[in-house]
Amino acid sequence: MKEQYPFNEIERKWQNYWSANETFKTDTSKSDNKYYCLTMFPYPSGVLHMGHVINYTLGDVIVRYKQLRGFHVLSPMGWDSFGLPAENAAIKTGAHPHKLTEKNIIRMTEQMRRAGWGYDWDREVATSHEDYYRWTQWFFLQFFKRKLAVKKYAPVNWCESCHTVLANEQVHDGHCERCGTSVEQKDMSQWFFSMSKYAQRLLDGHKQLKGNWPDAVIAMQEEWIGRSEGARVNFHVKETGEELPIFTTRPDTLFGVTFMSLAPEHPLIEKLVKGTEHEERVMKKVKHLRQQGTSEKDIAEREKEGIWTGFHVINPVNGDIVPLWVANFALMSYGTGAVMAVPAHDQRDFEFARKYDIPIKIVIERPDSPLNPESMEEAYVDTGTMVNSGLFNGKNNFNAMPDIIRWLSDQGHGEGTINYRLRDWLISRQRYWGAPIPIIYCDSCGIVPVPESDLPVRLPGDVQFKEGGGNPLTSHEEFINCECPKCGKAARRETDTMDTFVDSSWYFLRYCDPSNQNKAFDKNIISKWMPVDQYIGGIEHATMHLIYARFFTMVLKDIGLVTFEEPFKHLFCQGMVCKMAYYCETHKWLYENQVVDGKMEGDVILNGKCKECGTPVKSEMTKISKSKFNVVDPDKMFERYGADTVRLYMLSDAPPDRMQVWSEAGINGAWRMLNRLWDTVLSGMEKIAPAGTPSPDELDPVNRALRRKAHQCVIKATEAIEGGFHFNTAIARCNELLNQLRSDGDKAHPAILREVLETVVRLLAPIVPHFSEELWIRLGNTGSIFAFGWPEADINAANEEELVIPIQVNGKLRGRITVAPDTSREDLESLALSCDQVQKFLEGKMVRKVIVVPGKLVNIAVS
RNA sequence: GCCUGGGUGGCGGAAUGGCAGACGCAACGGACUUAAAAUCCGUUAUCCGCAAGGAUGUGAGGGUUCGACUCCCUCCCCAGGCACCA
Repeated sequence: MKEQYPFNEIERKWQNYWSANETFKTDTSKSDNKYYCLTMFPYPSGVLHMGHVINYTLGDVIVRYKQLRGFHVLSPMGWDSFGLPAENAAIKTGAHPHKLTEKNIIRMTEQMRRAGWGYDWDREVATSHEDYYRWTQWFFLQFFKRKLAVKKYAPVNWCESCHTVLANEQVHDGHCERCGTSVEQKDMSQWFFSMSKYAQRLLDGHKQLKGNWPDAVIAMQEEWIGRSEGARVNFHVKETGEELPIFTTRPDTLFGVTFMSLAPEHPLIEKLVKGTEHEERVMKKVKHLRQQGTSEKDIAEREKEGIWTGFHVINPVNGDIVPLWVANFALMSYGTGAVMAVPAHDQRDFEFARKYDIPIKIVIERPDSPLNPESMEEAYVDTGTMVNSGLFNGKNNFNAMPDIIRWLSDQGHGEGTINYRLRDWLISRQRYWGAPIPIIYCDSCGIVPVPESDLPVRLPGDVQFKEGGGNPLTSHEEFINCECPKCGKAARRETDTMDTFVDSSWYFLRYCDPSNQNKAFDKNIISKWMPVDQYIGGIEHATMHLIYARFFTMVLKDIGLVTFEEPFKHLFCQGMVCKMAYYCETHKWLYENQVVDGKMEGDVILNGKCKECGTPVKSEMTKISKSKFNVVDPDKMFERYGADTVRLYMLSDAPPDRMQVWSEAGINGAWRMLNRLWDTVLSGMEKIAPAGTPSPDELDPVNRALRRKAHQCVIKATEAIEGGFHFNTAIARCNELLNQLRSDGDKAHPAILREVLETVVRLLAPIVPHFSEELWIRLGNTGSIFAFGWPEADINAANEEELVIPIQVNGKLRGRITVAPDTSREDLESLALSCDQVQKFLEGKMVRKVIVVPGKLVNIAVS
């Protein structure tokens, strides 16, 4: 029996070595050739999942690769340790969130060590620690000072039974994730960061991110920011004279307005109808419209619905008097909450007009066949000639747009404007386990910021968590009661804490200067080490964390705390880890242990059918999740195969930005590769030349070919890594080299044997570091393999001695010729034409053209 | 509906204008073994053929080119994101 390589012993040994030698400790006072590699820090849930494994493996491989390339690498790790799960667990078990969090951090640190990921642990930060959140609070005060942190009324998702607001992610189909209660919209006074002011800058910043960030992330952010150009036009209520501005992207259709729609939440509605004959009728309907669900499903299936307010508006461009409606498709959160309606040229308005029998007026004429308001079945939204539009008649609507906007503003009816969908960032949370917002409310002085010298505002430890889930700070008298910093009178402290995305909007800065007691960070260190050279994380953060962190950094730049405004130079998003899951109609998702990998056979599945009920079992390749019973426990994998095998498998099958498919058979392949290499080195040891022996100049063809392959392998593997972290093809090149060595092994020259094996081991070192360190030593070298740098290819050794040139006739492969690499164009042509295999395809044909691509191929065009 | 990816053997994928299917998995055959596992060697896109060889083949259809998985146009399907955004 072949011996398996002793991964347990080896991995422990080298982890201790790296730790003892401070391999990943970074001196930030030196910044020449710096490389800051950052992976998104985790929430300390207590266990690593496969998503962490792919994320941090990728980061670690890049860190080690860059170290080998001679960079001075910063590789920190920390904890996004405030958040709901710990608080929810506290409510259930009574344990304090702090204790629970610290326990989880210890457990996960141990798991990370076991995976072989190298971090500078001296830089560890945890957002729930006082020495971190005091600076989160300090930043809040800086925002407040510049009116970028403001308190205002806003509708929020409120769960009555939990007595708290919920983040959007916690609302599923309009119901509270935890208790199932229907979530209501409630106006509450909340703290916001004025992010919408930065909408254009966030968009502009994309210019320097293009090509360095995944296109998908930039596209998602652009969509999220949602810039649209148009005009703001002032309508007036005919009966009251009140001004009613609207936003439109189609000022060219202004002359076709036949009604106006208000969002059901629009404050004007109540104001207008109050005390009139319309009040009861309108408000009843409005109440109904306001209660309509906001889930995606509700919106998609909802029919257009509304009611006439009893009032009219005057169209400023032509004096038309049109009815003012309330419509369920108008949104209070976008534009002004009021929409001009042009049924002839907008599909939503068209459907609404048809339903309520509102007139349709054509103002853009279709080029080929004229439109008929009575018979048209959908709105005409394309380009055409303007009609019924006063002085713009006869013009092309799209071309006339700038003129129309100019005219509107000359006439005082409105102006050109840009609207963004991006909203201000609601940072208030009615939760305990977060950074307290450093604000005091005084009856005489109003809203007063906590003086910077009083920071941090500490979370009290002695809190009682309520069954209902409410914020225990609201009943903690000692916390709430304080003195007003301005007048000294009794005052009350803000009990809301900050959204945890605030904590994670600056952690990458703190890593550069983690133990600074006087400042959040030293500007000099930051200006040398930031921006992050490579950021790695999941794409699910595209419109949350990655926008927040960019916004935060822009504000810090405006304040003068940093010198750049884009924090992450390059972004890489790894694919999610998927695994086959099995499903039967009656028994739902089937537990994975009952399934033999890939075969749908086992305790509950037989011949593709459920053993219990005989129903055919369906399978689905899907994201690893507990609910589908297809989870993989990283700890078990480390135990069975060792960290290196898991690391190798994660990178060997697909490029890391694609979905990763987990299969037991696949990891076995990685395991075999390492064992094969281990065996090749150990069994060849008595033959291998001593360390440091150079390869001789005079070699037989087999050894020249081996050496050539080794040097080509270095070139190709390096290209694969540099060109987008394609470790899968780099690994494939190593396999090819290893395969060639194993088939020619007995003929290998002792020095070539060493050169080839060392090449493979060195190329694999970032991916399987423990394994490579060990083999490097066993090969007779001294010191860490990472001290020897990345292998360099010898171009002369890599060059082919002869080339096999394919010969095509009319683009079809018909033969091959073997030639010297420097064979001339003319020689290639005549060799190709006289080649035996090709001759029969040329018989009776006329050669029209011969295309010669030196070093590549010859194509003969005949007819 | 819009935006972003993607569609290549039984499977993961490779090749971004020049030999399609590298590398790996699975499968099959063989060696070793009392046997199994492990390991090692070999075969493996499809079709025709004993073979030599030939034909077909990268979601579908068209185009550009000496030559297209690759570039252009039209369409279909899958994944993710956004979505009554005026």
